Amino acid sequence: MTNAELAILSLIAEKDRHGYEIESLIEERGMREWTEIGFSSIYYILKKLEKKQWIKGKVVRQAGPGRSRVVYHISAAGRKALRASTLEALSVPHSASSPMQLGLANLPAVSKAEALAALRQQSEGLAEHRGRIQARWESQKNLPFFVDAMFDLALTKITAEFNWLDRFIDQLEHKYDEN
Amino acid sequence: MTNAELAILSLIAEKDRHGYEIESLIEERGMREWTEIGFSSIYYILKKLEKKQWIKGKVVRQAGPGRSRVVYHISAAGRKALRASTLEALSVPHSASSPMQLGLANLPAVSKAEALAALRQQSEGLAEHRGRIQARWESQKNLPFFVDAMFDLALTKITAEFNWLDRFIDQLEHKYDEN
DNA sequence: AAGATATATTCTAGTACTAGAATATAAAGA
DNA sequence: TCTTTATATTCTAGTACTAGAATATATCTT
Repeated sequence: MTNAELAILSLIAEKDRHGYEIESLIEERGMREWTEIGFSSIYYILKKLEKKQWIKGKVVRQAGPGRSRVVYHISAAGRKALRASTLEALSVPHSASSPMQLGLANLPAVSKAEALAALRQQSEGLAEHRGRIQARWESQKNLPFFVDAMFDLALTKITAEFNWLDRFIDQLEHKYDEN
Repeated sequence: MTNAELAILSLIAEKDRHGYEIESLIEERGMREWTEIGFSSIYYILKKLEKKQWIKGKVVRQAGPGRSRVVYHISAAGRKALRASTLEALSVPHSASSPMQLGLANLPAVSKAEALAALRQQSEGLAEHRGRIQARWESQKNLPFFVDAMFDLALTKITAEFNWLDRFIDQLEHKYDEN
């Protein structure tokens, strides 16, 4: 199962949901901070999950304007897949390197001044991202411990990267032997 | 430009190269530690780069057995794209979350014992990965400072994750209120 | 009754790979 | 000469999205 599939399946495991609801939920919970599921992908993924028989859709009419919804319910097989996929996600390391590392590998392609400007932008962006995560964490109270853990891990990682970067920028500034 | 394209373009920027050579180089330099370019993708990406006119292929015969090679040379436009893409990689933050974070979000789907076993596996895998990177770093001498930086950043990030994880495993062990 | 609005889903035409098998070609060995 | 080996590239048939436009349908407004 891919990350996107797992993310959506887990939302349906909480309770029955339809596509549009999932989109709003992803937005509302700020899940785009961790995943990158586009709006247009949600229905595509729902169809994939249904084809695998992990969820089952049912057309439902409700009060108010608008067309009918397709509400999805997780199956027993779906729960089993969710368990298996969660264990895999927890156990298999997958530290992908960031594009920044690739940029570092190509540092000679740009001038020192350009590199410094770019890295300072990176640093600011990182700080902003950290701020957004922090704010979202603080705006919610009494979260289950594993949700706290997620936030804490995210902040730990981003802080490590931020601190490293600021040290590197400093070093680079004091180098006089580059182009 | 995608990461895979940038990685391959940068190898051709160093010097003219052909597909098979790029594959061996990626293997030899342990680049699979940072990127995930499959063998079958290299020729595909070379074709894409050539279509964009960033590189130009030339059929070359050489002494010894085997068929002719297509040796690629970077163009002026290619160098320009490499510069631009490097600056982007350096300046745009892109801290994607690991699958482990998604697993954490779904912790209730598995039992405490299962979660602990999975997380211990993650921890071991992380340690191994760190060991591989460390070994590769130490096996090379007098690297340019920016390559040292890459290694250092990689180790910093993986160490932060590893330390966080060990703390979390400890905490989880002492919880008695879960299933 | 006709059009506007809100809600929700589908369609079209892509991009970016990717596994694995097949193929091509030159030289060396039997 | 015929097969094997080494070297290098191409082909087939996928998977996994994704942007953005189009469409569908129920209710509300005028």
